[in-house]
Amino acid sequence: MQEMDTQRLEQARDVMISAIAQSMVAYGVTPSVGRIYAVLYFAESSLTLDEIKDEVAMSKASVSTGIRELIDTGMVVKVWKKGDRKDHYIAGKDFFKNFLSFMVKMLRLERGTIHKAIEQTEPVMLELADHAADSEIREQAAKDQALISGSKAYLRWIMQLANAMESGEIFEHFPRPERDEQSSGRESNQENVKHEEK
Amino acid sequence: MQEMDTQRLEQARDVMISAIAQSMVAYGVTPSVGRIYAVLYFAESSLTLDEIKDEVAMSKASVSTGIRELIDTGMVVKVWKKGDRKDHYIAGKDFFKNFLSFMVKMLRLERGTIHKAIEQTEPVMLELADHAADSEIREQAAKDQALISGSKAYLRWIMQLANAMESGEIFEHFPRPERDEQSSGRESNQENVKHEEK
DNA sequence: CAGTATGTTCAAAATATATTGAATATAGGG
DNA sequence: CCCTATATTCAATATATTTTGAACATACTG
Repeated sequence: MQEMDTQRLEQARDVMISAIAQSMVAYGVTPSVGRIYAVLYFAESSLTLDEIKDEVAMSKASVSTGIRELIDTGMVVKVWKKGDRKDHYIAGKDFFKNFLSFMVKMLRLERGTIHKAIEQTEPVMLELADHAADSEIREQAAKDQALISGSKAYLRWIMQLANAMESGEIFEHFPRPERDEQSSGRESNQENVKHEEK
Repeated sequence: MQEMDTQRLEQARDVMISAIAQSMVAYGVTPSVGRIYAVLYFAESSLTLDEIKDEVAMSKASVSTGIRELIDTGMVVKVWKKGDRKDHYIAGKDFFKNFLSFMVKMLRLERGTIHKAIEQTEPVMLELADHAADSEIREQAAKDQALISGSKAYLRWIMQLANAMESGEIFEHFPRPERDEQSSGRESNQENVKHEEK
């Protein structure tokens, strides 16, 4: 009856693989790339391009670019196996790290985009607010300037957050739960969901 | 020379509008929807569908669905102007709120997806780890179970974060900067960027 | 309650994105 | 150094998403 156990194991794994892949699309990767990561995540050991290709049933080209994307974001590393000409890959298993580095990158990008625009815009607004000939324009510029000023506070805040996420300070405020604190399994504990039903 | 001032004002506004729209794509909206929001953000007062349509140069259909999307996520509200048959819309101006509610939704969704998979998977893994006939399978199941267990800690953590974001507790740890603490403008202050050049 | 202004839906068209097979590059082993 | 196994690039294709015009629905207003 091992056959059946093997199948049950694989099926269970596939459920987790799909869920992880699906979650990852919120982090900006395509479902296919998510599946590549998830397959590596549950792999016994390092996998080669061809092995991954078989697992996810995609072309080698897609797996190659997908892997590169995962390496670029630090979620996968290439390892060198002596005696094998093929490259091997393993998934970084630390979800915390993946999450935090995604957030940091995203927040910094946002900050950069808006900050650059503010640098360009604010001097104009300030000048128009003071010196425009038409009072209507002075008023509008002052109003816009107030909005810009407000958004600067937001930018400072997300940078605070990004820095705390990068440095690990975030864990001082939100400690990593002990590995499997309560409930090593069965009963569907509510785990602080606090869903406000709409 | 007002003509020129008007133009300068509009151009500056457009720079900000583009930047905000661009930032918003990280939050899962299309650039067009982002522009709709950004136009409303800088509007003097409430705008009608047709006014927005003119500003963003899109079909009424697209603006209609775009607006609905923004209303659904709470970023825009519909207001009723007496004496006008058209609907009017205004943008919620609080970037903090927008950010936090996006994060909460995203984190809860991720949690839901993975949690559901774990509920389905973990009992199988635990059972196979203990009782599978083949020792190889027992070993693999135990390994998978360890991974699942680890991911549960991650889920608990992101729920902690989501709850703190929803309740506002997050601001106890990361206070909202005072409105325009330092530098009401000019000099490009570094604002805690801490970019690690790669 | 008819006529018109407004908003929404939906199928088709336009656009953008992801995937692939084939051609090309790279590097290891004999 | 050549031959072969492997990985990557890229133009073509397939797929998914967004946008739109036109038909439809809704609801004021006279």
